[in-house]
Amino acid sequence: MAQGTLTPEALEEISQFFRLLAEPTRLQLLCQLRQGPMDVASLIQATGFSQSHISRQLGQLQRAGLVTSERDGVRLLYRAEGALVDDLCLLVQTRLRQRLEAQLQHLAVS
Amino acid sequence: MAQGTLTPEALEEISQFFRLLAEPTRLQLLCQLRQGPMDVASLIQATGFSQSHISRQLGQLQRAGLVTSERDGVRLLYRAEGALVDDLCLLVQTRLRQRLEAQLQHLAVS
DNA sequence: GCGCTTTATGACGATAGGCGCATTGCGCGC
DNA sequence: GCGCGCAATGCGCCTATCGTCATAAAGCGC
Repeated sequence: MAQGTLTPEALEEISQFFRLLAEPTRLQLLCQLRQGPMDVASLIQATGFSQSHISRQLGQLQRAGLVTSERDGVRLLYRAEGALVDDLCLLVQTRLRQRLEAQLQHLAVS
Repeated sequence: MAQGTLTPEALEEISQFFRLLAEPTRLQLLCQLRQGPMDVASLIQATGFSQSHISRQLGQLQRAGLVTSERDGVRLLYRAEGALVDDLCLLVQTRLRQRLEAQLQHLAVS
């Protein structure tokens, strides 16, 4: 486990990172990009949000190093960087599932 | 890695979970509780926030199953549940460190 | 150069959530 | 029962962030 006490700065940074994943829009972008590089138009299409919104969210993800962009002629190709987000989502997903199963058990017993 | 595409509902739930960790106050509470059960007064002391704020945050964490409470006479003892948060924080922390080291490298080179 | 397409940014309204104050509820000792 | 201390909730303020529209910047073909 992590060391006994995290510094306030570390807490702030870690929570800031989690905040990136706390927005469905950004998480969806990351999930889409996990399946391979994509251009912005496709991402707009896939999410249904406005171009400006997508651009901002991609900007945040890029500043955090979670995605990188690369030019393909006029368009920009975005690509997910690293498997960290995958791992995190998997862990959380597993936990959510376990929790639901536990609730099921309790219902059956009661 | 997780399956190809997550449903919108799953995305919503996962991001909702991350939102719990996206607030320094809650993350701090979890980190404090990781070192052992604690009563509310100590948590208020440790964080410096108002009683009502702490109570609300603990409520959220409890509803999410991340902490449990248990009576000790008049007081309530809260305890962190499971190691998931630890694991998540460790992963993120490692990533943040790697990123900073990479930036250092780039500075040295340029 | 000019226009066209794609992306980024400025400005704005709307909403969510942090945070505290004051109050209510709740469990214990008397 | 009554009072007392701890925890939870109603209310309001305020800041941050979402999400859009409109506009500017940047890259390409002509």
